[in-house]
Amino acid sequence: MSQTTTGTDQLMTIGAFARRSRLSLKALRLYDELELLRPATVDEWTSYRYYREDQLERARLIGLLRRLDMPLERIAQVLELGAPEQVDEIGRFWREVEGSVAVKRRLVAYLERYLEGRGDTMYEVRTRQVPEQQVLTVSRNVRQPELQPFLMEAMSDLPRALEGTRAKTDSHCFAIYHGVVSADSDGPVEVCLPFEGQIEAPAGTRIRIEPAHNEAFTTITLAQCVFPGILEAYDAVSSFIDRQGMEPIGSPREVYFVEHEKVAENDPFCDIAWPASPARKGAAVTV
Amino acid sequence: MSQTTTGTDQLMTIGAFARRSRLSLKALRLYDELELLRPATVDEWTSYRYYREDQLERARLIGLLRRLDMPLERIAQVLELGAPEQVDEIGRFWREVEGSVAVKRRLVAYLERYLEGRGDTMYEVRTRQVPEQQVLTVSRNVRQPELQPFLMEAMSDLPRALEGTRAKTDSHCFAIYHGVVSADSDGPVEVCLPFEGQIEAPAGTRIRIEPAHNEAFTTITLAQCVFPGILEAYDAVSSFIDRQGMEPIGSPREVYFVEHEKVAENDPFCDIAWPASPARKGAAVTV
DNA sequence: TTGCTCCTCACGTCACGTGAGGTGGC
DNA sequence: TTGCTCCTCACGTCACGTGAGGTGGC
Repeated sequence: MSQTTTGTDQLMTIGAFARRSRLSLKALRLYDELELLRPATVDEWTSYRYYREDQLERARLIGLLRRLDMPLERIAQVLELGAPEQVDEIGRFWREVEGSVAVKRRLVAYLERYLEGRGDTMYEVRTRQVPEQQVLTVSRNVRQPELQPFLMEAMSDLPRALEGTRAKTDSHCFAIYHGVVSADSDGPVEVCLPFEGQIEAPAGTRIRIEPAHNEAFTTITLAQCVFPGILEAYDAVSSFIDRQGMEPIGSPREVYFVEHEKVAENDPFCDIAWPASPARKGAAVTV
Repeated sequence: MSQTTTGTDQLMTIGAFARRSRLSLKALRLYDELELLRPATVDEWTSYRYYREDQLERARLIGLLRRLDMPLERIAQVLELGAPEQVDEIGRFWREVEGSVAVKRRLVAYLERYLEGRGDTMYEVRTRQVPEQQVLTVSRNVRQPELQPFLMEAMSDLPRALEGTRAKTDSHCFAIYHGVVSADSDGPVEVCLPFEGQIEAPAGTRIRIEPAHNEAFTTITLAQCVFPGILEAYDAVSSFIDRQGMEPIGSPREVYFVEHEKVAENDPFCDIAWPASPARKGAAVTV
């Protein structure tokens, strides 16, 4: 009943294992607690952790994935996969990172233009009266990634819903942003199609009256319609409203007056519009 | 004594300012506390915060910089600069980000190769006896960015320090990594030059005896010497030590046997070496 | 009076770093 | 006995999010 050990199943203390895995003691204790990497043995009396050499591979992989800033939860998922799927999953994660870096890269370029050209008026903002309209609408809570698909879907569904009914439209869709749409805020967004005639609202849609209002708007190109440049157009409209002594009312909207497919990068593509009170009269003097 | 206000110096509540600046209430309160963006006025009795319209520009710039994940402290620095210097500073920050993304990109490529080729032996590891050596050394605590300059400096200074003395060397430098060198760990690193003869240690250097030892080592090319590939070489040496039933002793080292400038990407450039006890005899059986 | 907006704590998030205070084995 | 290593809390970091519990103005 003698029992001896070979080189490979020698146990290491946490300190030795930390040096050889390039992980900190604190990290190892955390990974133990999270069941991401449990020690081979834990002494019942002293609570000392002991690791086996063959656990180094897992430990080092965790360390490398953490260098990519992959969250521990996602690392746990990766570790459950076989090698080829691990490569896929790491690739997926990395493409997400590259995507967000690409967005930021555009933002840096935008900031440079913006800071160098401060004071330039790059957008012509005007006002217009919009009469009361009957609209067929679809609302949804969407975040940034799902926004584009939702808009496409809604803008093809709404006109189709009117086909073969007594309703008719000669108008185009617009989208009202009732809440902020971003990576962590989900709107809601309401796509509206103005129409005339009396019908029942098809499933998933609503019919309502969009009241008459005054709005400030600017027309932008397809190229300007992409983040982060589009924020600049919103800011331009918003500043215009202030400078005119008007008050913003309700939520901003985008009016798509041509189809996405039929427009070149630098052609007018949509209006950024914000309802507002009429210009205040008799803005007074500060004494 | 009548006092009225024009459109532009109207005060906004925190809610209105939040919507128009695309910042959250919580963020605005934090920026107030950190003095990054103080409200124009705070009501003495209710503690209500009121903002002016001309504060929107600053608020939006903060928001855009946060989208780049620029830390608030750094944003505060940027805000103190004039527009051209702001562009420079944002550029500097962004180059740092792109740099760290580039490192991670290499790490992803490495992980793919590693996971696909698991089991391949890509490094030939052997052992050698190193006799006792008298060494002239310089130590320093350096982090990743300062490592390369320090190595270059030390490897040109040490041989120069021996010129014109009775000491002579026919050896090359090696670096001992007494601690981890990374973005947040600073070694220390000790660069050593073996020599013969008796001299006084020049200022900033030490003379000591590096004891005789056995070491496991592998030779890598200049291309393999760059992160993250170099970790793989360390791991190979470390695994070899385990599999031989040896015990690692002391700290790993890099032996630079040719000059950096004189070597092509795929030529042998240095050894990764780790002192270790001799192979254990009579590794026994598990019953 | 009812909503809505504002306020100030206080705690949670994420992946650890950094002590404090104490034990265990050579 | 002295060092060294290990242990478990507990608190700090960073930039907020998310209530709880309460007040203020229309």
